[in-house]
Amino acid sequence: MSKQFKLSNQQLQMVQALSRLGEGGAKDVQRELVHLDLAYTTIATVLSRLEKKGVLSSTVKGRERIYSCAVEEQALQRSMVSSLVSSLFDGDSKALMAHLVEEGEFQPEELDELRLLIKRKATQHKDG
Amino acid sequence: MSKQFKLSNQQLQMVQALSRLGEGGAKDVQRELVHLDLAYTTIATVLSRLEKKGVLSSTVKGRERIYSCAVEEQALQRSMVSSLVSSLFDGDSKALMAHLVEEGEFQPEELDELRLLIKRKATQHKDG
DNA sequence: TACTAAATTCTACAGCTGTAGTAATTCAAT
DNA sequence: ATTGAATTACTACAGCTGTAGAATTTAGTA
Repeated sequence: MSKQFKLSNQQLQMVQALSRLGEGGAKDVQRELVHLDLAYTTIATVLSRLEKKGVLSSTVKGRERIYSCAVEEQALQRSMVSSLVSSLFDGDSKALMAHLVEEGEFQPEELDELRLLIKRKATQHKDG
Repeated sequence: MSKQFKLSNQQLQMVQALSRLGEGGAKDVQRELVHLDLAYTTIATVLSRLEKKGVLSSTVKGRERIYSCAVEEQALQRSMVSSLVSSLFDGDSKALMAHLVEEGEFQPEELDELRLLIKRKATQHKDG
């Protein structure tokens, strides 16, 4: 299986910020995450740690180090969701789905949307 | 909102072990989690930390400290799932559902089950 | 070329986690 | 009452995280 990522909330925010930006330096990330009110150096530290982890990659451009995601957000989501499923629901994705249906506080229309989504997926299965 | 729990995998395993057991001492938990091959004292340490966090509670019975869950597994799941949803899917549970449908590798029959589940939930909505 | 402003890297520290050894307590049996 | 076995509590330590100040590098400019 591919690498398992376990990122804290904070770290995830940065990765996602970069994902939105495409790429950027610590300054850019800081601007993107003003609401977190973190010191520039805090951002820089976290970014460099994330690079060490292999989640980000970087190149130096002029005096600035430009980071970008080394893994797709999809992969990150897969990895983190699957890790939650395995630890919290004993590996049973269906149990998580059930949990969400029960606890997700969905509106009836949303439930309909979901049903449609699944139906479409099922059809896709049949087709190939 | 109620307390947010963030438990590591290991910690979660212990809580779940206790949840299965109903209650028990470190020895019992160790027996329940033999596959982890942890020292007795490791278990004891983690249990006491979990108690400090409020996830477990304990009473002394004879020479043994008996732990039990202070929060229901449901609540734990709610808390951890919602934390994942908020950090990884920007608070959108539906996005997680969609992700699962796409990536959950469900069999067609399972998809049908899920559809039924949702349908039932929707009905429930209308009724009450 | 020397200075300055920007950005990075280094260093730091406290709190949490994983892990467990050692010391202290205590129940039970002699 | 003393000892032994079981169990807990104390202590420890390394690695990760959140956070950021201090030192250093560097590009641009006067």
